[in-house]
Amino acid sequence: MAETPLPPAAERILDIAERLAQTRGFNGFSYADVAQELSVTKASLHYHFRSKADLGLALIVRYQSVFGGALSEIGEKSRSAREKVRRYVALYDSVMREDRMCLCGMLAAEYATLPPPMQEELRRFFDANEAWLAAVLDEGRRSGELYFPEQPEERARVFVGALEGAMLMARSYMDDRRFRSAAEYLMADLEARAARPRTRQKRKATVKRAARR
Amino acid sequence: MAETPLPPAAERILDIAERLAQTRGFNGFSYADVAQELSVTKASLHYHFRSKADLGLALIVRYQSVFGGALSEIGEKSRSAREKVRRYVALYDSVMREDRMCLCGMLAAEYATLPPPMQEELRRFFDANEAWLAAVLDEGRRSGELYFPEQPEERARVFVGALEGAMLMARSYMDDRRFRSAAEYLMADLEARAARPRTRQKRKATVKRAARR
DNA sequence: GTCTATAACGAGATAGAC
DNA sequence: GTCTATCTCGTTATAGAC
Repeated sequence: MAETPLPPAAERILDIAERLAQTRGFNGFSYADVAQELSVTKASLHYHFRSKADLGLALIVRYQSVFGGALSEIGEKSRSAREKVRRYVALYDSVMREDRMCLCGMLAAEYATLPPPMQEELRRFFDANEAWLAAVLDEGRRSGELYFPEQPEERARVFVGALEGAMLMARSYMDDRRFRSAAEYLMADLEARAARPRTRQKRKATVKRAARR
Repeated sequence: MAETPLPPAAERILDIAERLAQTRGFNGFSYADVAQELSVTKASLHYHFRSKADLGLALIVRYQSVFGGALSEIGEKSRSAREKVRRYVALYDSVMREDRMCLCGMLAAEYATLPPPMQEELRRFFDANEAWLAAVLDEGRRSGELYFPEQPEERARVFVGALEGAMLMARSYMDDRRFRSAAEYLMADLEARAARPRTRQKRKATVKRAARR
């Protein structure tokens, strides 16, 4: 999970670039923006990241690493599937509270304009993220804590998409209550013991091509 | 609902700009891109839209007008609230099938980088959109066709956010089945007659400041 | 209305000194 | 590693002829 550690200077660059990418999008900031905040020159940045495509790729890789670490921690510290889901949502909520969009949600919007290596890494992030959540949902359903009629993978995708969409909309109103009320709805629905009409079950399909590298 | 009609040349510019904005984002295309597709020069475009900010504003205004027209038509042709919701979702689905993102969902991602007039118009779009859906949801609940514990406005926001998020994610996989499975889940949940634990009710709050201009 | 030409600027990127 | 200086290109935008 841990990558080869980056030089501190590179980390500081990524910190700033990450925030800018999360608030303005990858196409919404420039080397000049990062350089100014760091009080260095653009040329210095190119020493650490030869191209903006390299910088962008490093952003996703690090984000995935940190996010994955947080998921592992949730797995260790939680004593129930419900708790895992709640902590998972809290992860997104903490991003919202910093007035940021999920990095990968933002990049998903810009997908068509991203360099192909970033596109691939982005899908890997979503695949890993949804796989983790699907496993939690499956576990929760087996233990009787969670209820849903779909395949865990399908429900996980819907869940992640809804969270990302709620973040997206909340940011236009600078109102993160919009995010939280959506999050509460999603969790309540998952925790509700209730008969529901069968959602049309896709027998297999799905998991199109879980990026396994 | 209908705006003063634009010259045909302006409409053609908007057609192309709209598709580019929906697929690449507002910051992801240039006058040069539009000019090339239309086989005219960039200078010609500036005759019709003095600045890119003007073009962007016109995009939202027209989108809202067309979308609003479609909602009116749904209102007239549908014989039940369920049918209205289904047609409403079909509206989004038709966008997906063209491999586009909802224009306003895309712009929401870029919100922080948009000229203020576009930001305002964007919120007006979402407000109108959610108000229409909330009214349909309310009607459906009164008639016993739909079931949900939240305020209609709140559920409408969650619903729209989830649709936008599903579109966002589906586009990274170029797989619009992802969108449809999310849409089916959302509708099924709305149509499910089921006891559910009370979601914490925001007494009033909400409707922060319905952009009324 | 559309063109040519160009201005004015900012973007990503490189060379080479320190 | 960071700097100065420079390059090249793409961007929005304008002036003025046709």
